[in-house]
Amino acid sequence: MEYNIQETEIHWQREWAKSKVFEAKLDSKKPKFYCLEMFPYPSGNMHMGHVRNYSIGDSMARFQRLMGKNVLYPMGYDSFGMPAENAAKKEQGHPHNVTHRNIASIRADQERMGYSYDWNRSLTTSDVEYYRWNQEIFLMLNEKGLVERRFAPVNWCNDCDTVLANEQVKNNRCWRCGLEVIQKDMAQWFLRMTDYSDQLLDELDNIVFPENVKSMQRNWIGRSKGVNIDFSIVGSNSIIEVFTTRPDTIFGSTFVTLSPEHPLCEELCKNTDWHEGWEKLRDECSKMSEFERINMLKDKKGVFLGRYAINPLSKEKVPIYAGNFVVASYGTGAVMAVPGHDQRDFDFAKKYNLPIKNVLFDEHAKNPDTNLDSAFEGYGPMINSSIKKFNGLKGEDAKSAIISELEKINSGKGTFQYRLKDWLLSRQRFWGTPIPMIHCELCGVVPVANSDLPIELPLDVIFNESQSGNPLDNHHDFINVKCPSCGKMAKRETDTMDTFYDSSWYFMRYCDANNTELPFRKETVDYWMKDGIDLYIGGIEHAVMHLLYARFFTKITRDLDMISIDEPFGRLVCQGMLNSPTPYCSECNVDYHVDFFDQKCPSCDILLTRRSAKMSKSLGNTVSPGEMVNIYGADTVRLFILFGANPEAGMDWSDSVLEANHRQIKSIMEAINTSLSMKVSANKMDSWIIAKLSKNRENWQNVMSNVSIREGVMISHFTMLSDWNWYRRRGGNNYQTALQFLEGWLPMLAPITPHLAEEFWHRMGHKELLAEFQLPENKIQINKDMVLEYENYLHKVIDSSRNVKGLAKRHTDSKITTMVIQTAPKWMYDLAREAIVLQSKYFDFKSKGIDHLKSLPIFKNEQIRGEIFKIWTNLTVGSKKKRGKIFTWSEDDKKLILNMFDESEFLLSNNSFIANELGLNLVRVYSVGEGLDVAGKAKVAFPLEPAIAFT
RNA sequence: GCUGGGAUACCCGAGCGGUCAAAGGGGCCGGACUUAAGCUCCGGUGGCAAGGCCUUCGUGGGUUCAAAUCCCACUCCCAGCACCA
Repeated sequence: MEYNIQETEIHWQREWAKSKVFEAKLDSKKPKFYCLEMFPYPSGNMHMGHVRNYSIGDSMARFQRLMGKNVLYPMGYDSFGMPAENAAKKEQGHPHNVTHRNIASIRADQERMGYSYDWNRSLTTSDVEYYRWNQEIFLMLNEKGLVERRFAPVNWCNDCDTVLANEQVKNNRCWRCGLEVIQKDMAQWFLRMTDYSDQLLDELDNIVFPENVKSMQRNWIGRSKGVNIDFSIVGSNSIIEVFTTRPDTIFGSTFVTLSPEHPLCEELCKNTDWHEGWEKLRDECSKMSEFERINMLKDKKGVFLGRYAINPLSKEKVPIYAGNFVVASYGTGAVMAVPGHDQRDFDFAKKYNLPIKNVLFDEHAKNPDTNLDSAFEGYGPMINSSIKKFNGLKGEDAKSAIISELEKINSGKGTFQYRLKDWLLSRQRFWGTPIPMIHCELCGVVPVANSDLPIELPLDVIFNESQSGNPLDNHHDFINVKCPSCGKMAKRETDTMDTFYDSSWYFMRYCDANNTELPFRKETVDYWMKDGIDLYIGGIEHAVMHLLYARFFTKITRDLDMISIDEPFGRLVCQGMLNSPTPYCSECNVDYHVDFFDQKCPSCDILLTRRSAKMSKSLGNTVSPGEMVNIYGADTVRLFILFGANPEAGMDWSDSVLEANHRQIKSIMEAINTSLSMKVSANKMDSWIIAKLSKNRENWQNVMSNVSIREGVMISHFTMLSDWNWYRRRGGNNYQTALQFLEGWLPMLAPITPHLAEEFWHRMGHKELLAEFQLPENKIQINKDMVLEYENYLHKVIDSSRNVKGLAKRHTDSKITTMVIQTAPKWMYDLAREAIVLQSKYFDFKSKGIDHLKSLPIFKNEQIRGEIFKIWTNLTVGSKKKRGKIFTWSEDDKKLILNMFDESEFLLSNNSFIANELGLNLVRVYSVGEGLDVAGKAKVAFPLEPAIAFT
């Protein structure tokens, strides 16, 4: 029967849309499943990475619908941000138009793939219907004291003309454009994320994230336990507060180092000869970019500030230095230097000839007495303490003893330090949510009144290439506004919000997307997000950006009593890279653009080989989803993507595999087609294929529930087909059975290849859509008549026959036409049953096996006593290399033996099939001793392993 | 340097104490079909005169009657962080 891929796929996509089957409705009686993909930035067409992301999500959404879950599966667009502004400049238009054009095109691509989104809930973050809630929530956060405006050094990107949050700076470069960032002092808006550091860190232990994501977030939050210690200054009332995680080394501190930017520096050396040196160091450090500074820091540098501090425990007087390696923004910006046990301090001490004291004993040192050539940074018992009672303490004990001593004398306090900083929220860009604040000369910074929301972005702005900065700054209607507090003319804030703010709560908005009164109803979000989003799929690149912000946002909205959820994401899956062949020079270790295939390396002139590299525009090794869908259809592309690798693994694009998958789809359709034109003729294989169906389905449900999609596909699209083919080969030809089989198989095909499944579901005569079908409980009873075990056995016999046939061929010149199968004699089955029964009672064969054998009646048969011994040993204890058969037989094998399975009878009834499979004229079967012992093979016969000979 | 994840046959990939020479797919080889190629179907794909034996799951040790699987050390790959005290 005809199957026009393009027409059929589009037809069912329309039917699904018409019937609104994917529109989710809150139903507290039904278990929910919230399936979500990280929403895209609409930059034009959908690329293969998107296809992978969404195909994973769609297969799970469709699977869970089949399982009877109330599935929420929405899609929307993260559409604020720089690229739209840049595009607007190029075409002298407005980002709003660029954005909506791009959304239309990516959405069309998504629809063509047949993804089962609830389009009714679609949202666009750059539309005022969405970003108005950003502003409303912002005011609530402000009310709560979580918003702060601070003058602080911030990361600035010259290309993007804006500040960046810490999380958006990678290797000192802008995450978007890659330009090196510089430091600027500016007044900026922050969200107090550090208030939540502990929660964000501790709850990582309880959520199902991939380990690498957890580890990255832990790293990023960077909590370290330590102590702030006060060093008083000789001849001054000021105090230097240092932070250390190693209080156990306090008696080894021989100097104190401040960061050059530390405010105490100037105070300490003012009007002294030391002032000039410090100033020089400070200027040198501040002038350099962070990148240069890090490089320079390999060479430690410092200046004496002319003053001394007092170690609060040892009371020793130690010099105070400013050092370029001390980071101003971490801890207190000051450290107690312990050159004996910190490599950085060690290097510094060597350079400036400062004393090095050994106060921890290195228990593993080879020569503890020799002079140190590096610091010992491990843990060891304290020695040489000026307060003797501490000597001998080690590790955590030592640390807490020192901390409590410091706390007792009021010179220190145990504390935690974090690497995490507050979230720098403001951006000097146009295309983002306006921050609802007003600057009044009289009243200062005043929040916009709730009733004046939303503050809309003006649409009457024309962008062009010559512009720089934020067009809002010059938009009179936008900036000039009355102060809500005093009524005088004031200026509106022109900074907009980081776009990560938009994506920090969009998943809550989806739950109640069309609410015009509220961002969302609490009860609605609580229903859909109970235990978090059930499956969240996206790229690893957001491990510490989006995923951390969204967790933070969930906690603050919870504390605003807007929801009752603690963590947004129940299970997170980060899909792997999509790679594709690329020209590669092994000599230079460089990938080249696909134009260079089979050419010579431009730099070293050797012939380029090829390897897999991440699909990227710059290498030109991308594959267009649209093109592939036009050739093969969406189902084939989906099958390829989902079968190519498990969601989290990287995968390689391969045209030949894609084609092979397309053939697989055609075979499936062919199989279904022929099955629909079968006759009603019963066959012993009918119960076999139905039993197989039941078993496969059980496995399939298990693996799919666990998002092991690749394994699932293997069952639904490969095993099921080969089982069906075996059924046909074994003479199955029953229309009734075929219908029953398809009734189970088509739903299994649907999550991965929904169009093909829907089409044949329809052709089977179903009136309702497969898309809204719920798979009934699996009620098929198997194993009553052991069909599976029989077929398994037959498979094995045919396999080993093929092997032996190969052997026989080599030993004979004449053509092989006949096979003789001799099954094991009855007494062997008796022994096997005896052994199996004993084994189930945990019988000790090693010590009691032989005695037991001797007590059996069969043992009286002296003629075969030797053979009985041998078989019993094979069955029970085995040999050095092989365990006894009763331990290697599967449960199915044992079941056959216990149920008096008659091998001869079974093989005989299938002899023509066996003959056919092996290309023989005749297959003779009998039990050992009941016929001629051809080729002397009788001796190898064993239960379930008949002797096989060819003539 | 620290943290996390890896290394399985020609390639991709499953397995994570015994039923493992190791699922499945790709590729390759052979057979059937066909006038032929393609498609499709069937079979093979570590070595060896082969129902057996030998060698193999990054390298080297160890535990065990038994190791791809558990333990220890090392090497290499990938990712994140990094003079963060």
